Amino acid sequence: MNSTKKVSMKDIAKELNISITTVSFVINGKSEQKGISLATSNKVRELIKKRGFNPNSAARMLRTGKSKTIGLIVEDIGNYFFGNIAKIIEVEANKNGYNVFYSSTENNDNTAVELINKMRNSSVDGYIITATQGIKDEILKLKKENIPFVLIDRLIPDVETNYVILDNYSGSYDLTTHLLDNGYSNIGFISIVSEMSMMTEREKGFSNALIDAQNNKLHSKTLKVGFSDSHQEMIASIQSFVLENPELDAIFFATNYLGVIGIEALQKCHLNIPSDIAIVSFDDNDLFRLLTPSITVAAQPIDEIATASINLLLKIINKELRPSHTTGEVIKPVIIVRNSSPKKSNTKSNRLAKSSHAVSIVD
Amino acid sequence: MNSTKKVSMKDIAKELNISITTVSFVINGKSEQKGISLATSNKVRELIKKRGFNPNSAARMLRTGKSKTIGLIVEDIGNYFFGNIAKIIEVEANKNGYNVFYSSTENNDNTAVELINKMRNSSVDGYIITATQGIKDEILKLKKENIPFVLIDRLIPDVETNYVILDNYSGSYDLTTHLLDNGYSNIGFISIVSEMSMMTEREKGFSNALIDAQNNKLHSKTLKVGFSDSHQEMIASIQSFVLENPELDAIFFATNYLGVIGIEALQKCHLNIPSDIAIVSFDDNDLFRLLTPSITVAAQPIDEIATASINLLLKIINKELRPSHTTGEVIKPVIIVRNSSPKKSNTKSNRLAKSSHAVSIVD
DNA sequence: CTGAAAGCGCTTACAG
DNA sequence: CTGAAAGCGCTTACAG
Repeated sequence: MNSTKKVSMKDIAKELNISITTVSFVINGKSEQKGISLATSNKVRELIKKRGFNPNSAARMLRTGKSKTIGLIVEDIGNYFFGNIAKIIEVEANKNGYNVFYSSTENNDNTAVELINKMRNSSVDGYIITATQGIKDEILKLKKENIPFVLIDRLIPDVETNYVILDNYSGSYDLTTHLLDNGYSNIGFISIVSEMSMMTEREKGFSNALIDAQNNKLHSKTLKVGFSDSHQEMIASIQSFVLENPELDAIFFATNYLGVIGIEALQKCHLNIPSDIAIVSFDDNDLFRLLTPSITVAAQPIDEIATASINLLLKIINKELRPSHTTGEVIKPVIIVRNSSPKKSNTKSNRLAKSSHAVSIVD
Repeated sequence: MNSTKKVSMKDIAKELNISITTVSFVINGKSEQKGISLATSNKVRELIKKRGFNPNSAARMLRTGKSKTIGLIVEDIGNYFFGNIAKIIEVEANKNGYNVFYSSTENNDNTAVELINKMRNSSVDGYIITATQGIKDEILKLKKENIPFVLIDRLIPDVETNYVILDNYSGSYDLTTHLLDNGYSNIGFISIVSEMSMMTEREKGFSNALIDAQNNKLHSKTLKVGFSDSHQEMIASIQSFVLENPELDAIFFATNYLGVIGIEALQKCHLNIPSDIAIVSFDDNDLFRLLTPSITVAAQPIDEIATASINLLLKIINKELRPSHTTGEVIKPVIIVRNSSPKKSNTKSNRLAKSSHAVSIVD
């Protein structure tokens, strides 16, 4: 029933009365190097276009052992950050002749391990991986077998690999300092329970900024919700945390989605941002600039992270790096000050006033 | 340097002193059917496990022409809607033993055609495609060659295919009716220049709702921005449109991203939503519920769309559907009424009042 | 019950 | 400047 039979190199060669070898050389850009005449090259190129010929990648893969495919393993492709990372990686990969297989781990160890193995025997040439907490062994295996990969967004403790990550510490430090500079002194830090480097670094950045301020009027309080808690559970935890700590005048949300959930929680508490409580969030979101008020964030330069990771991987695949060496890139986040964290007025906190049934002071 | 040489079927056969054929039969679960003795089968299975043998998928693909891979072509994987569509499709595909290649067209015809061809010669077994306007020929080609594919989100005019789309007409009709029911009578319709069915259907739904209302006090005005206009250009167009038509008391944004951009434009005009102007948007966004005010939308049931499309494709690939027949599924959108389009008060429009320098009436 | 052999569509060392 | 031929690792029709 298929009227259009797939055209192969053989067909091209036969129609032009030349050998398959010549066709192959032209296709692979070796016509110069192999001394194919320009006339022949052009004839081949024309016919290829005319017939819509495309080399069969299975055959090529079988022959060369290379698939020209890279595997991208992210936490959640539906998420703003990872979705855009994926898009840029794909464009960059395509430019270099690579396709991209992607998959989401949903931060589940088993899924992550399965994905790595499944991709392995579709022979990907390399991986870009957002690690989950428990895949250390799998990563070690890749390393031992010299399979090219780069870790993004987060590291595995005590494992030396190629990686591209954000400078979580300094982003968090700077965001906290911004809050302190604007006069906030009772800051709630809301994060998730996690041993991953990204989260521990953010926490460290936060506390060190407080310590370095050397001001004993400064106080903070921390809440950590479970990663697998439901949306609703997280909202509830945040609500009670905020309500039970009326002295808080600002909150630092340690991730983008905690920020989103947190805003929802504050709305439910009928707390006004920023007059009742200021907020900042780590990691920007498409709409944070449009919220009322717009949200101050430490933004990840998605472009930079994506480009750096695919380029690094490509270098490893092409053996432009000494395999014994490991290279890491640390990208600086950008603090975007918006309206959720203005300079604090010197009057008494509205929230404490409200909670003691006093009339709130407007200045 | 790779101590671990890849083991092949040949190695297994040689070590066991049997033929490759037998090994292949065992691997593919045909030992019964082909009458391989249980003893032999077991020996083979054991050795496979012991040697960690994995069939080379390139060879298998070359031989069988099947890749157990499906190609997913979306408009923009970084977008909330498509990112989540992709995620669900992937999970569903994996359940059925398929991998997913994905790519973004950025709504560019050339990119779309290239992607289809590139995937074609990585021998995907089928496609799920978000069409761009000018790929009719390519789609016709797929159809003629009996290559399994399903169109999602939008159709190609005059081409009969398998598809899963949203009921854009009724979503738009209902959303408009909601506006009319709440007393709005001068509605701006902001869309993009496009011949795609999804957009024309939305426009038709909008106008028909107005017509069906049979109220000659109803007016509307339409703005269409160019798809490839920059973010900034779109904002500017929307701003002048709104400013030049002060009689508008509500705006219908025909897509999610127009809604986002539109909100930004209205903020820049210092117009208050909904007191100055009400808005509704087609297609929900992660944060629309958190904006002030939250935005009324016609939401696409992402889960349903994704599941329906992958299941349909799988059926086609497995030839469970008569190839001569074409099946389409139309998913109903859900109107989510939020705060951007409340019942309109009967007083004169605030905007007209403002623009004539009168004192605005508060009730 | 099992095997020898063809062939999928490429790439590349070798020969001229 | 160009070609004939081997071989990548499988699957499967055919033969016994």
